[in-house]
Amino acid sequence: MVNQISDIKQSCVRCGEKALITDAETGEIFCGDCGFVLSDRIENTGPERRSFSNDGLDRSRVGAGTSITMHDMGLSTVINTTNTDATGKPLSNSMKNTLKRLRMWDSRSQAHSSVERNLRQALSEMDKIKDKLFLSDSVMEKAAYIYRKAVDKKLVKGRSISACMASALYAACREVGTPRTINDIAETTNTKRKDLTRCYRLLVKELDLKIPVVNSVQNVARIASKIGISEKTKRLATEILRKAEENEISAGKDPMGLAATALYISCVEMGEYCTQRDLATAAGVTEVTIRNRKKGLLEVLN
DNA sequence: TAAGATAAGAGGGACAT
DNA sequence: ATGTCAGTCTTATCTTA
Repeated sequence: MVNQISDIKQSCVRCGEKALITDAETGEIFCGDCGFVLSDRIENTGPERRSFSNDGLDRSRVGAGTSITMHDMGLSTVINTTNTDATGKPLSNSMKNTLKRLRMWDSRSQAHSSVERNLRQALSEMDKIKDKLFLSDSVMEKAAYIYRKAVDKKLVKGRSISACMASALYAACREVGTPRTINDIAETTNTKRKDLTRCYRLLVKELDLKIPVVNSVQNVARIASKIGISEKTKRLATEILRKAEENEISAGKDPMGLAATALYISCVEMGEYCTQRDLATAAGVTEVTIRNRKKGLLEVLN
């Protein structure tokens, strides 16, 4: 899941090394040398499925590939709209009428049942979010799978499509280990956090999803890269979190808050200048939360 | 200006009724 | 099904260094 990029044109902004690494699972590019996260965006590294060459190896012959992220799995068929026969001669009037009706039924059968309409809308909405949140294909596939299961179980009926879609997305992120918070998703999908969490809980319960506990260590890298914190300080923060987990004070706490606090403590320890406010905004929590966590963390450390 | 303290309020889980 | 409780996080405001 972690791949070295060999032919990357970029080098690390911080240390200049060319040892960039992609994590396809979390959708991040980071420096293998100093750990600096260059971007949590990942380009589509899969094979280009279109080809403009004229040799016999034209890959476009295979089409776009099937995917559950498309409402018809990418296997749509369309009846040509030109009213000519195979030799190019115009059709008779009665044949034109027959084809017109066929086209109508063809398109109805594909996307006009309520379930398909719902899927079509949700999946196209999901695709827009993908770009905004820089999500990887594996997250999208998983999200689409979860959403389909939700539709099958009739969980979407009576709830807003975007809220269900957003929670499927969030669940997929959690399953895959891509660090995105509920707030990230709520903002980009224009859903209220409240609706999203409610829907998410429902999905987890009804679909029996096994969601791993969030690892605060992952969040350290994310926050640190946002405000530019040194690798040494990051390591110390990770160490602090490990101790916190040993002492079981991390249970039930907001992992983002914990990560931010660990970073804050390390910054103070290492003499690196960083205010609580900076960290709080980067982590999406409040300064008060950082202070509250700090009490607990400091107790463990001494 | 940054950090600490305090209070009020929201939302949800656990548990009892 | 409904209510209560402890615990968490947020927002807002005030004080301290």
